[in-house]
Parts: sequence; C-alpha cells; structure tokens
Amino acid sequence: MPRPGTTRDKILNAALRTIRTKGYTATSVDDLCAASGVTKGAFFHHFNSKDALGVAAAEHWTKVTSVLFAEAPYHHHDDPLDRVLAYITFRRAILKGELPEFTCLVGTMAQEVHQSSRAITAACEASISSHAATIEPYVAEAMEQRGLDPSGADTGWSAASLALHTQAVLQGAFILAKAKGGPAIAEDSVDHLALYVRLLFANHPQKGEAN
Amino acid sequence: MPRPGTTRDKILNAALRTIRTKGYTATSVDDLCAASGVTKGAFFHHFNSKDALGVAAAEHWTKVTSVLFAEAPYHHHDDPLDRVLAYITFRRAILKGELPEFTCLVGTMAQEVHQSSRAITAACEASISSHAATIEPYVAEAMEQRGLDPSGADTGWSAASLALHTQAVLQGAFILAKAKGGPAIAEDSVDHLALYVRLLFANHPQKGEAN
DNA sequence: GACAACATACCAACCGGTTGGTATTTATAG
DNA sequence: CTATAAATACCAACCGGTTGGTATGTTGTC
Repeated sequence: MPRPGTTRDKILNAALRTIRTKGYTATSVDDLCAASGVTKGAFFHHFNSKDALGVAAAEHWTKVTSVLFAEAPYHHHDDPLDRVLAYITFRRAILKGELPEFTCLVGTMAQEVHQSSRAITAACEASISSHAATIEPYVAEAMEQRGLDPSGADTGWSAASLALHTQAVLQGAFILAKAKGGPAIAEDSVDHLALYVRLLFANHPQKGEAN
Repeated sequence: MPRPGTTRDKILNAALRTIRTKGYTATSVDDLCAASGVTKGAFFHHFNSKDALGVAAAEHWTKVTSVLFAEAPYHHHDDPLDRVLAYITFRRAILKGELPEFTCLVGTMAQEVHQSSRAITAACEASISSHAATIEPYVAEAMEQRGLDPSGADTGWSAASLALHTQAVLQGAFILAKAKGGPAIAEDSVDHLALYVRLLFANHPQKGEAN
C-alpha cells in the first residue's frame, strides 16, 4: 500500500490530467514521465504496461471522485427527491474552467479502448456504475415515498435506469462541450435533465412523514 | 468532384469503419491503406495529412447520415410532435448489431481530438449541429402549435436546446454502451429521452388544425 | 547483503510523411 | 484522327522520429 505523494501517485495524478487533455491513445508513456518528473525506468517499475497504468488510472479516478461526491453537500436534504435534484445541480455547478478540468476520465477512456483493452473498459464501467449506484438509492427512496411504480408501465423505468440515464446525459454533455469548445451546451443539457426528473415526480406528492 | 467508387471514396468508407472501431488516434494511415486496399502513396495523393483525412471523414459522415435520416420514415407524420417522437423511436431502432455499426463517428473523433485539431473538431461540431438542425423545426412547430413558450420560465428551454439535448443523450448512450459492451443501456436512455419529450408536451393539447 | 526504488541506455517495431518514378487519363494542336 | 504535351492517379521503397518496452545498472534502507 503506497503512501500518498509517492512516485506512483505522482504518475497517477499526471495520468488523470494528461489523459483527460489528450486522450488515452495520444498520451505516451514519455508524456506521463515528463508530466510527473519521473524516469521511464520508474514508470515501468510501478506499472507493468501502459494498459496497466490505464486500469490503475481508472481505479484512481474512482477513488478521487468518490471522495469528492461523498463530501458534496447534496446528501443533506430530508427529501430524497431533493437529494437527487441537488445532485444534478451540483453536477451543473462543477462545469467550470477548462474542458479537461470537468470532463470525465473514464468516459473518455472507455470510448477509446472499448475494442482494444477489456481490462481498461471493465475498470471504466465499474467506475461509472459505482458512481451511479450512489444516487440510485435516493431515486428509489423518492419513488417509494411517493408511490411511484413505473416498472410495469408502457414506458417502464426503474431507479437503476434513471440513475444510469443521468450519467449518460453527463457523458453526452461532455462530448458536445468538447465539440463546441465550452461548457455552455453542457449546462443546457443538465438543465434538461433536472427538468426531466422534476416532471417525472410531478403530480406525485410526498406521502406524509418519512418512516 | 470525384465519382463514387473511386479510391478516395474507398479510403473514406474504410475510415468510417476503422475509426469507429479503433478510434481516430489508434487508427494509423497504414491501417486505412490496408482496409481500403490502397498504397500509402495513393493515400497521401488524396489527403495532404492524416488530419485532412479526419476532416474529410467527418464531412463524408455528414453526407452519409444526412441521406439516411432524410429517407427515414419519421418525417411523415401530420403532428410535428409525432415527428419528434418518431425520430427518437427511429434512433432507438437503429441501435442494432455491433458497437461500431451504430455509434457516432463525429462524437468519437471530437472526444479524441478536441485539444489537438481545431479543423477536425470544427467538422465534427458542424456535423452534430447540422443534424440537430433537422429536428429543431419539428420541435419548434410542436411548441408553437401547442402554445408552449418556456423561454422565459424559471426552467427555460428552447427548440434549439432540446434538439441538442437529444444529441447529448445519444452521445452519452453510446459511451455507456461502449463501457458496458452492448446497446441495452443505450436503449434505456433513449427511452428516458422519449418519456421526457412526452412529459414536456403533456397537458398542452394540440390547438385545432394546423394552419 | 537483500530488496525495493529508482536511473540510464538501449531496442525493434511502428508512426506520419516523402521520395522518385510509372501508368493512365485528359487537353491541345496539326 | 493522330501526335504530343500535361495533368492526374498511383506505387514501392524509404526516412527520421516516436512508440511501448527491456536490460543493466546504482542508490538508499532495513
């Protein structure tokens, strides 16, 4: 178990920055060594291959982001629907600065390597799914509390599918932001997502007190 | 103006297949030559650089897809809202086969090259925007016909922003499909998109006859 | 002196791109 | 219609630089 601030961590943090900027394939091992001030020998001492670094970077991303979201304020609402809406508002609020600062590492990597590296793809999938799993219970609570059960409906959906849909919207918003060169379009899409969630739960008033 | 079936077209069609499968950066000029049965000399006779091929591929993609969508059946509904919903249904229906067969060339390329090639990024942006522009008037008609004017509302949106939002959802759905290795998750997200559009226009009945 | 943590030097394969040259088509002049 | 000149289309071999990866050290620490 390496301590923080070690060479390994420096490489991993450089990977987060560089891959989000240039993409995984266009990022060379030499790029990562230069960005982290480390020699090639040191790099391959800590990672058996570039793909192994890719997997480790995805896992590192999962840790970093899970801390960020765990400490975010959107969890502190009594109404679970408010937590979901505050989550979306939080996602919208962090669309600031340059593109590599707010876009998603694992979305970028999954797009590039899904046909060439099963290991990296699996690590990216796990990262997205584990993040979606943190908001799925809030959606499920909100549905239960309001007696919303659309599973059998013609247009059936579930807490899990809505949680993943939020991630799809965000990933798509990142792509449009990259194509257009700024976050404005991403903000619009996240606004549409927030409106969708509000409409889904409209006319389904909260049932008395929780519990 | 080159005729169809020429060497240039063979390279372009190989680029569509190969880049959607491997990504732009991971696709080498030699890959494209092998896939199209053309020598390197011929390749650089038709394209000054790999990036020039990237731009041409994005423009070729725009042509190919615009024909596909222009001939699709969703245009033949009297109610403009039905056209929008049928468009989404059509997008869902073509999520079939292997991933490289239904994912988006320009979304993939924009993600990879947005920091390295302005020319390719601009061509990708133009492709996405021009496609969104084909459904925006249907959205606008549906809004006008039903007296829906959310532009000044607290949760303001427009025909343009909704048209682009559909593209964001699709691009995000492609990324999740790549991460998960199949189209199932993408279908779920497109279903959510369809439900969103229906909810947006619910309780806004159509005003009499058109005209 | 054993072992992890590095550093240096190096390699074969591959990268985008160029070279000099040839085959084929097209334009033009008599 | 023919001779010829000029483009265009194409090819195989090659180039310098970069790629991911390795082999062989050296250093510090228990």
